[in-house]
Amino acid sequence: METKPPTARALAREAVHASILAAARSRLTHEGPAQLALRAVARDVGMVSSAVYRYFASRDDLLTALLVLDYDELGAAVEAADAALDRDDVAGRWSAVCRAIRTWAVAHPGDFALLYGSPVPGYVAPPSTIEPASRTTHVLIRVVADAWTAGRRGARPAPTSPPGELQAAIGDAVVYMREQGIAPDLPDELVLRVLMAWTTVFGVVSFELFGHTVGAVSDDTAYFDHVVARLADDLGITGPGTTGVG
Amino acid sequence: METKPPTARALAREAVHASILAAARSRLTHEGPAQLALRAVARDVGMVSSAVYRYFASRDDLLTALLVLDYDELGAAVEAADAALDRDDVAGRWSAVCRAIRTWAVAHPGDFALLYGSPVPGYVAPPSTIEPASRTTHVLIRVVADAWTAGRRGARPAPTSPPGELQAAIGDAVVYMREQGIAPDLPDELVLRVLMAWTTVFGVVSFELFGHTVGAVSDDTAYFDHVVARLADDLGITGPGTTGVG
DNA sequence: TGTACATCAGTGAACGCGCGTTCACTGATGTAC
DNA sequence: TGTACATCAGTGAACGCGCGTTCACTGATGTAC
Repeated sequence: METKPPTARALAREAVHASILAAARSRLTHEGPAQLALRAVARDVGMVSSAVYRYFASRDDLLTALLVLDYDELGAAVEAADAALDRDDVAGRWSAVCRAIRTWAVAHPGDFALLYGSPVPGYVAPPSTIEPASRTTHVLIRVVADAWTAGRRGARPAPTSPPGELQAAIGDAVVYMREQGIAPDLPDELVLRVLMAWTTVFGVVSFELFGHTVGAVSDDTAYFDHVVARLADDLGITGPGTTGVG
Repeated sequence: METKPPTARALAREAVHASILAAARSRLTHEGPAQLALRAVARDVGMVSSAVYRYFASRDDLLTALLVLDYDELGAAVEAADAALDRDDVAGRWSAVCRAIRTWAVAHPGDFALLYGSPVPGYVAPPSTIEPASRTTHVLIRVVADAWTAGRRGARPAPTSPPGELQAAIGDAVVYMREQGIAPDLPDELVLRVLMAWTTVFGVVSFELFGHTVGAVSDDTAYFDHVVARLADDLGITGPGTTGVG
């Protein structure tokens, strides 16, 4: 009984904090992050605008909280999609993870635009957003690394560059992965391909949500799935795991 | 001598029109399209805000003019990059065209964000922007189609789907290409791959300009070139043309 | 070439609006004795 | 359990700001005769 129960005040504070964020998020659906007005959010919650300052020091602080919340929500959805499948089923995991990204984005277009659209002019995301932002990427890398470790490289990707040549381009990623202990021995060529695939997945979702696929893509869901399958090919991720007992 | 010389008024009008657009563009570098203020633009040009209404009926009209201007400028840059090379050198054309996209984007980040970033809330681009927007895509398709026509398919892309299966996903693109007479006989698999590559190219540029490659990519130019080379591979575009006389 | 009228680019004041942030205040909740 | 004081969530007025758009006006430019 060392943990004191939270006071009514503390509970209320947490509830209001959450409802401010919720109101801000729902505004994001119809207006961009740069237009997000603290006064309007306060109005939605039913407070006077100055009361919001008891919870967020400034409009920028509110934006940062939204950024962290959204990155974490997306990251959690992606991690859950990955965790639901057998570790050996790398192909299944790959498509589940990619689909989770798109599903979240389609369900939360405003939040997606906040995370992956044009940066908010004059706002600089603080370092505290970096960790939540990397959760999704970690999952993508891990799936590819597992596929590679399991020996399912397939014919591709054949190294197109001589060893070491990619270091100048993607050295930061290699260093980061080694530091974090994520697939430290993944070949450079595959690291490059993961970065490409990561970009393509978010690129396809951006194009869909930002209206660039009108007139070209007739079924966004089907198109996305085809793209994900091609990416799996390019990454050397082959059919469902049949590795037996090992 | 049927063509009358333009009057001083007409000349002045054109000059002012252009300088308003130029001022608006330069503002885009430091603020988003949604923040773009007609009054601020007028101030930059040295006019009173109401004078701008002699040139643009509203703020939205100014945005539309910017959109068309930028799409056309990017399209022209890409077309020029393509036209500078021998038709047979499909690999050279591919990388030149992709580089032209990135070069323009890096030189005009604000304009790139206008075209390919989050949509401006409440603004709907009118149909007059569609044609300029498609110029860049046309060039990409044409290069791939030329590579295919020249018989440089390489081993890839092997059709991953049975014939016709992609129709549901990318039927609109196929119909559009047939209507426009752009490579009407390009296999569906290759059409899908062109759409993917298009998305990846713009995705890589977006990630670079919007700050998502920090900590992963150490040299954006080198990384971009590697990506473009992989895309050429995936599209079956092989080395410089050696087709001889034919 | 000269005059009378029409066109139209640019002015300046005004409209009603919403914004972020501050500040002194009130009243309810929490804490120490 | 009861009282005295401290904390702190929320209020409401105020600040100074910039925005898009309208409107009656002026004076220069263009046109018809």
